[in-house]
Amino acid sequence: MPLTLEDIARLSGVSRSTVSRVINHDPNVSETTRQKVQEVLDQIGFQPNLAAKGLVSGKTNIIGVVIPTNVIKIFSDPYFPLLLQGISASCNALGYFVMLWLSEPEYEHRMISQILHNGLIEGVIIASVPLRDSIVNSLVDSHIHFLMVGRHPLLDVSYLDVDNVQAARNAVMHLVHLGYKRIATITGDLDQISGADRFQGYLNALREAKLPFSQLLIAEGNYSEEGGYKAMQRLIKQKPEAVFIASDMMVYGAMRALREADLRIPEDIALVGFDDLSNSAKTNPPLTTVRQPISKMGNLAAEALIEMIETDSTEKKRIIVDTELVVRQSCGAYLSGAAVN
Amino acid sequence: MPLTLEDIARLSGVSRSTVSRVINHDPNVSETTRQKVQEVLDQIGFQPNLAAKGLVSGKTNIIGVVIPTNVIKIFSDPYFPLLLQGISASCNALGYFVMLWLSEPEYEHRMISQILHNGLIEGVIIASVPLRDSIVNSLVDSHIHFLMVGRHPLLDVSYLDVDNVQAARNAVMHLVHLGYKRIATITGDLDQISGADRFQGYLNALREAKLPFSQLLIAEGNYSEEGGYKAMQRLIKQKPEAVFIASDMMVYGAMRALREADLRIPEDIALVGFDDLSNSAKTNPPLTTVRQPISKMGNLAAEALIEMIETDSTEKKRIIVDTELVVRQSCGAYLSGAAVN
DNA sequence: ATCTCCAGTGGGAACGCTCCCAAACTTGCC
DNA sequence: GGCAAGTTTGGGAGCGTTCCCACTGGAGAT
Repeated sequence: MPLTLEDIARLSGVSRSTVSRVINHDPNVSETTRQKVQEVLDQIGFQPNLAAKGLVSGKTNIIGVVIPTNVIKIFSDPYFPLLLQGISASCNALGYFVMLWLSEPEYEHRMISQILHNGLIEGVIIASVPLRDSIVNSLVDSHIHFLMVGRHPLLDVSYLDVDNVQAARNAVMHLVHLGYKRIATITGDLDQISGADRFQGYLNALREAKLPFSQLLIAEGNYSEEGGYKAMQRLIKQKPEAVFIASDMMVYGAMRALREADLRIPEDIALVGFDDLSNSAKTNPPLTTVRQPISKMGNLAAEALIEMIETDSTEKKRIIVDTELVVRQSCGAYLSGAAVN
Repeated sequence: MPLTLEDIARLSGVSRSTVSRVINHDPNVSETTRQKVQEVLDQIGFQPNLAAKGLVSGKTNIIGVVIPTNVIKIFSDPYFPLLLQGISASCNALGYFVMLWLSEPEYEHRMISQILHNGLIEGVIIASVPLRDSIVNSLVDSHIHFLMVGRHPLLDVSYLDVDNVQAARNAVMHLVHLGYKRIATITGDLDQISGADRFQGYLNALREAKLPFSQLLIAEGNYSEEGGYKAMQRLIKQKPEAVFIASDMMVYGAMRALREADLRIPEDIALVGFDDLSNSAKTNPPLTTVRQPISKMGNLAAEALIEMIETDSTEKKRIIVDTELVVRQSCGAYLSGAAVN
């Protein structure tokens, strides 16, 4: 049977109010009283009842983390676990709790309603929202604190993101500088903002390098291993010299397709990926890829949301996290001889 | 501003108590009243305040899911996301919420205290606990409802598991029946119960087949891709004919080592894995492996825990989920010619 | 017609906390 | 020594539910 404030008060010879003040670091407590109470608190390992606290003050220290359905299908991608880990770690450090929703369409409506009205959730992090998902609109309307991981091009919301356009552009320019002319891409899910942005970066680089654009060199791969595999099978017929692939997971599939077709990387086709998952240093050959610090992004997202909650700020945050092109062997940068041209 | 029971009561011309009865499906409400109230409820999309409900009744419909630290390191293994997805799906369906802890040692003590005393958590699912972890002891002492995914050999607790010993034994016997004599194993983390159990299954099969046991044919691989890679590098020198590998993730690492050593699978070394991750059908060659229905296990775990909560049962559950050996090509079962001998 | 019984309903109390106001005690100054 | 002002403490009210008990009214038995 957990103890209450009243119990602690009796044990330390003060009132319920004073105990509450000590717990909440209210400065209006004399140092001697504070120490006396804190001692009892520590010894008992007292945890205030969150339901009671939440009921009266609205402060529960609980945030919601929402990952929409369509993404669950590609949960085999370590992106989400890593993000979750980052969020969880920062929440632990800051004394917050994580309530998780892997949203499924059939429950989505009820889920939103629960998040907004159950009186327990102080803020929401929502990751990888498809462009036309209505969840975001509901969140915007509700005025609950929330933060998207991945920007939203249409709505004025707080978000944390990498500059996907620029990062993709840089990756492709790296291929350009290595002398490749016929550069293809395997895109992510284009309904996903990140997918569309990385594709845009590819286009920007082609334009910048004055390389011709061809619809035939573009294959949509929906961010899955299987999608990368199939997309590469289609691309092979077009004989590209290099391919920019919008996620490492898709690269793994693409490599599988290339192995089956007996094509060498990078001699026959050079590859650049996106994510820098831990396995990407160990592929054969090691993968040149855009590193985004996924777990760190989880940290930052949680910290930003918690700051919004605690300052009750309505100002919209825009946090851009740096990426870095990690050059390994799949792009042909270290080919003996030189680049292709 | 969310509505309260009192508001609904006013809108439907009854009392707070009656609305509460309708919401909680209390039979002592006349059909006409019930319908009248339900209509208002549906139209508003009313969500009762969980904090208030939790405070007075202790019922919050929140369960905790705990995944201990050491496991987070191998979060790149899709096992945990899949399990989580299964748990989440069943909770959604049954109207429960999931509070997630990816526990880190530094916060572990506080975390347990929070789970047990914050008054919000009705039950806990805890996955992949290391043998000597103290969390489980705390949970046992606390009398909170909880269920382990993965049995605990020392404590009398509720759990859901596959029969790792038998499944591993069957996998190894499959290799035996194909005629292999010199069968090695790459174990998982032996501090993990599943790791120890699968290793025991390997030993049982050797004994049953009257094959000699050799310490040299055993390599510990700690469940990671990298661990599998290094373990296989060590094993190669022993020239085993076949290897039973305790997780598919480790198989991927092992395959990488074999590729680098220019050894063919299964002609030079036959492999059998454990998990049947979605990529395992697409390896080269496709992997023979023990299928465990991970997501389904998440479903069942959540459902079992919720049943324990709702019936307030103190009886310990033991749920064993069936596995199945999926025979593909890595074991050599379909080698042209026949088996090795 | 009266009484009993029970299904159906309403409202008070309580859950454990925070917030606010008032009380008590200190301190400093005339 | 007395008073104002400030500091510290205590306790009542209230958050939105559930639970319990009491009340109402209609059906059925006598």
